[in-house]
Amino acid sequence: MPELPEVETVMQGLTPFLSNKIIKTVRLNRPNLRLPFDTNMKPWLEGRQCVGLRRRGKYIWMDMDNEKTLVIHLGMSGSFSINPTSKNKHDHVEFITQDNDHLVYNDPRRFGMMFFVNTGHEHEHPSFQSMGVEPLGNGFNATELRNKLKTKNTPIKVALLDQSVVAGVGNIYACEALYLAGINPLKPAKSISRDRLERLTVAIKRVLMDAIHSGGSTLRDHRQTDGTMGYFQHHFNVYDKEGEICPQTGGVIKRITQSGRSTFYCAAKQR
DNA sequence: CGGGCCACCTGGCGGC
DNA sequence: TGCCGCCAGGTGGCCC
Repeated sequence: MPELPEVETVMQGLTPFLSNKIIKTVRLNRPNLRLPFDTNMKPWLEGRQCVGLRRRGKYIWMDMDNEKTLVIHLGMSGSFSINPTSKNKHDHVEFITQDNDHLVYNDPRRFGMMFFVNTGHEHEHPSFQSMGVEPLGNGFNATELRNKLKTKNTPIKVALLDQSVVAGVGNIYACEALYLAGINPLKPAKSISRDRLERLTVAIKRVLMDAIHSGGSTLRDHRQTDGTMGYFQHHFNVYDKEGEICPQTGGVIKRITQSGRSTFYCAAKQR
């Protein structure tokens, strides 16, 4: 699930439990997720203080006081629970803090990742060196997007999933933003007018912000119940709505496949 | 380099 | 009830 808004929500949820806290113990319940854990993972974290959390695209950066930054990616099915009351299948990593809080990473499909970069050198890592701008930052606007798309023949929906175009947009929010902007997902990226790219940047910012706000409230609710973060319900206009009626046009929401991924859209609204 | 395809994994769901 | 195929919010390697 986790796209930018979910990752942001998870980071915000972890921050009060990790920021400026010493990590007492790290438990690794298996040798790897998608990648093997660094052989220094425990020594680089245990007994060290976390000095803060950051987010870049769909990645969480956990800065330690030893110039090491633990990079966390949730993959498709990763989530964190805070002080869960029971052990669960696929609990792969556990951080125990000075306050005895247990932060448990669960990931059934194990597409997630945890690896280290040297703090201050994050951008040298292959995962980040070609990553596009943050869509909620100042650098994201129609001019920037146009520069990234002006040579791309690929459909705009596929281009939005390219993390070097813009960081953190995934399958749900690409569909939702194109719906809001009224752009057909099949349209070649470079053929989209300046005005429509302007609308698209506004739509991307809006769907991401709305989801973060919605996730924030859900996170507070969840913390009162099972402490799980990383999955929250949100209202979508088109995603997973194949066959339903578009409230704006009365048209039927279609599902197509692009680059092996489902795209949902209203052909009447999105031209 | 750009773009398409596939693998990586487990689990849920619908059809038979 | 059980089996089977298909699908899932991501990334990256390999191919042309």
